[in-house]
Amino acid sequence: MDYNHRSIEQKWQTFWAQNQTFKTAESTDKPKYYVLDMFPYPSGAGLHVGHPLGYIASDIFSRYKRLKGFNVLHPMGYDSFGLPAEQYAIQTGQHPAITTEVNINRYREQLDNIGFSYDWSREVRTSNPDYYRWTQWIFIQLFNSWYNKDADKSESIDTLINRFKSEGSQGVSAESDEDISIFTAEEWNAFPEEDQQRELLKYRLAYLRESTVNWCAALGTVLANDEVINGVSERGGYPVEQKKMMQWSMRITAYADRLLRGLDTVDWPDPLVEMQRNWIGKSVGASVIFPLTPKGGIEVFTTRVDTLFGVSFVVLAPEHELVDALTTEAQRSAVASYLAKTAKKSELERMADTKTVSGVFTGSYARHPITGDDVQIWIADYVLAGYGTGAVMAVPSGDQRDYVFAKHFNLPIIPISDSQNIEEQADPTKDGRYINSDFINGMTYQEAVSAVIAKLEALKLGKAKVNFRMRDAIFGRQRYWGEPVPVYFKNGIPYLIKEEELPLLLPEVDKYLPTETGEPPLARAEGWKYQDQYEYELSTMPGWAGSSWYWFRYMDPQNQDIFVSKEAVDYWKAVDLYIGGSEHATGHLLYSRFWNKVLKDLGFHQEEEPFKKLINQGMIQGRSNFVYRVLDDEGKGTNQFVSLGLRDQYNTVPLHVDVNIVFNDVLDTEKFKTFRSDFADAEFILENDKYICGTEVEKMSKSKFNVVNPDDIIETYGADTLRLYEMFLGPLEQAKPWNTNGIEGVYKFLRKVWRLFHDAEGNFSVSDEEPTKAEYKALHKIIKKVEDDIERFSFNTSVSAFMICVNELTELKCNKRRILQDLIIVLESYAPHITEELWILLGNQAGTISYAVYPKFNPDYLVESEFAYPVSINGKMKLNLSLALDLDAKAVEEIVIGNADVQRYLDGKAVKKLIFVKGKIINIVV
RNA sequence: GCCUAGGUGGUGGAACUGGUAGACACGCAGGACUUAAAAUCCUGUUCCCGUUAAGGGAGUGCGGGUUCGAUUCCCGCCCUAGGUACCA
Repeated sequence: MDYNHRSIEQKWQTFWAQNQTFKTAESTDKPKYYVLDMFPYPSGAGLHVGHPLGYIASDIFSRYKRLKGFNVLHPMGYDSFGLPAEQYAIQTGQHPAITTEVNINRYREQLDNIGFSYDWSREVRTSNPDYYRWTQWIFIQLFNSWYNKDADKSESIDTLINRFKSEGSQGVSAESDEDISIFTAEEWNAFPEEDQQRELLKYRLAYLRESTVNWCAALGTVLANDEVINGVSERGGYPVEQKKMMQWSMRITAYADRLLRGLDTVDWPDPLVEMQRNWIGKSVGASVIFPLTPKGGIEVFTTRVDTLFGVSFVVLAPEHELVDALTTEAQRSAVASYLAKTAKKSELERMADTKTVSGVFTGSYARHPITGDDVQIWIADYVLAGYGTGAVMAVPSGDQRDYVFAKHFNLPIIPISDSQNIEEQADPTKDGRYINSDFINGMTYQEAVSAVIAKLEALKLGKAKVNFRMRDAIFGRQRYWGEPVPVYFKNGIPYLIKEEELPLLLPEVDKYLPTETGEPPLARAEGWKYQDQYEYELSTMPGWAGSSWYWFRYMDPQNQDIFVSKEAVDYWKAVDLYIGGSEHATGHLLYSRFWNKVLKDLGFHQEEEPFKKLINQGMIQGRSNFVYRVLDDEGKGTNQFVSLGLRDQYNTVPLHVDVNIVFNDVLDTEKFKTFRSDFADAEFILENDKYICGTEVEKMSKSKFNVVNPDDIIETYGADTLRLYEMFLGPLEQAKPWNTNGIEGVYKFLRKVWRLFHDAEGNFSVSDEEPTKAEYKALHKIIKKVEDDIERFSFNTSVSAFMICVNELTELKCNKRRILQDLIIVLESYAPHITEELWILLGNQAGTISYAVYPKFNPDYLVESEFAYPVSINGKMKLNLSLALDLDAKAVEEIVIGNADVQRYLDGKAVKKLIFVKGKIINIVV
């Protein structure tokens, strides 16, 4: 019988499902290993061949770990709340839950076709009430917590309340809003309940406050910073404006430092770690106050407090709160027109236009904190309201932007270092000694920083300060298809609904659009009131809420009492290997780390970091094919199409052609005639009797006719071929275009594997004879190679090694059971269906290959046979002198140390090092 | 601009700590089997010179350097991809 992937794969997928072969239990002596995929959003388009890349890699790793004796947790689920289902609902009126269900079933079918070893009994769906009940529960924990800086962790809000009751706000060191009040215990206890609640809100990790948000009118919702790309929405590309709104937020900035420190402890790709570092954006510097007359001052943040004596003016962002108060009558009209001008500029224009220098003098002066000299106060849009204090001290000699500004407006430029060169541009050097700098003249950089900070602190006009670029995360969305926030309002104060009242179910609405008055869709829910009288929160949670803790739920998916039991989380701890795309660097991966830390602080588990090791799989791009339509003299399309190589001789226009009717860039001209009705009478100008198509790498999309559905590949070649081929395509992390040019080779390989177990007539036939040394050598090479490759995630090189191995065994006509059985165990993780089939043909029990023992590598098989290369065993080098005979001893002039045998051969001379390549000595180091 | 990754045949890519560059696969060319096709197998395939050959030369983005030896390490430059951006 020939290799028939269709019957084999169908049979085993059914068997695995019926026998729950990959169901995972906690009760075992085996060490645990947790392999996680980033769960997909089930979109209407289904999976294309790019999606499974990371899933195949994680499945190979999971299966490999099982063979290595680990108890592997490898679950899958769906991130099923999200915008596309809602958009579809708006257009069609169909409930998003229905579309989502349909899409999930489609995804499941496609995933099953690939033969993954998921434990489906642990599936989670974020839009399922049994799941989002716990997302709401976690929100409650966040609302009930505050960050205690003294303990450097989050605590129950009760500890803060007790403290207020007994000692007032004195001595509390918390991550909080800026505008907290100062009060004694007596005052606190005398506060009305509502004032107490308002004050506590400034400390909670989940809090409500007025903030500037990215408002997208077209989508009718606010967006997080990472959902806005270049001033337009990531989804849909609609314009986004800044707007002040009352919003739920998450105090992620409280964890900024811990999020940063944690990055040193995880095994993640460098670019990803770097992205998160930049996103958090820690700057160490100082805050300095420039006093105003008669009272008050302008606070600025600087990373170069040592340049304080080079300050020649202060600049405020146009949105700065003091702008109005500081504008003098003489300057009022100039300032007003400048503000009007900048307000008109969109965020996008303001960022793009970094070359034009613009600004306006307020007419007012601040005092230099140390010298007391007058310092002009300017307004300019190169200062951002959202970063630092929205004001900067300008040091033109040390900062290029300040330099350009000073030159343009003819403001003084004061050199402050003896090694500065400021003829052409600012010079931020820290190397020299200070000049023109009062009491720090002659000091070095380090000395100056501490001296200036000490002086500012003594004057109470500044202090050392750490500033972060990261902002608190906006948590509310004015959408329907998300988790309801478990909050109701009484007298304008938010209160939590009780834990035992969860889940707070998403109410039914007649339409999924915002109301005419601009309220979120949930306002349409009739009679939806807490205890029939209190308004619920009408916004829902953002897309990242459900995905910020899902790895816990897989550990204990059915638990009705808690989001994850202590026993389960003590056993599985954290994710050992996480595979997914780098596009989640500053979103999901950051929020997940944040929630993980909060839940740790509150005592629900022990792990500071949720994902120990992380691998980014590269995106698979589409590879579009083009035909070239010949144009007539008037530039109109004819029915003639010219092959790629000859198109220069004609006037042509390229047209996308469906990649599914192109093979190895050769067009199937018959199928092309049926591709579009107007191509029915197409004529072709061929080269070498073929029509060659042009190619281009683009994003995979329906409109470009370059989408390849994994189901089609599986139908033709089988899931094992798809799995091997996706790995064979190149390094996992690398982005690469999909093409099927090499898939035949992989398919051929599997047929060769099949034939090793079958005789010329196609009958199953293996021998129980003792294998030869050459056969053992071929086997042990692959045992070692695959082990090494999988451990370093180099799956593509394994596939090549498999091909070499099978070619060798075919050459040797090897049909020895002892060799072949071990071979398929090694191959199992890559091609589970064919190996399972061969496993039972060898007389083993069905379903057991996944839990077989990975063969043990024995280096002797590689060494004894022919000394192909020097092999170090227990630190000693084995050499075969007969092979070293043709070395060129003339090159050796002086020999120092070396192997005794080699010494004897080389007339008693000794060498430092012999360089062998494939059995020959190619060089001697003396 | 800054940060990160990368640049190797006609193509995807290999070379894991410096050691015969181009494994493996695709494609292409030629051949075997077959009435024929499919399937399978064999041979060749970095480029240039050389009638086939023997043989020689060049070669891992460009220019230098370290080394007996560099795709690999160092310096400078060019290009590509991803991230980020008046972040004080």
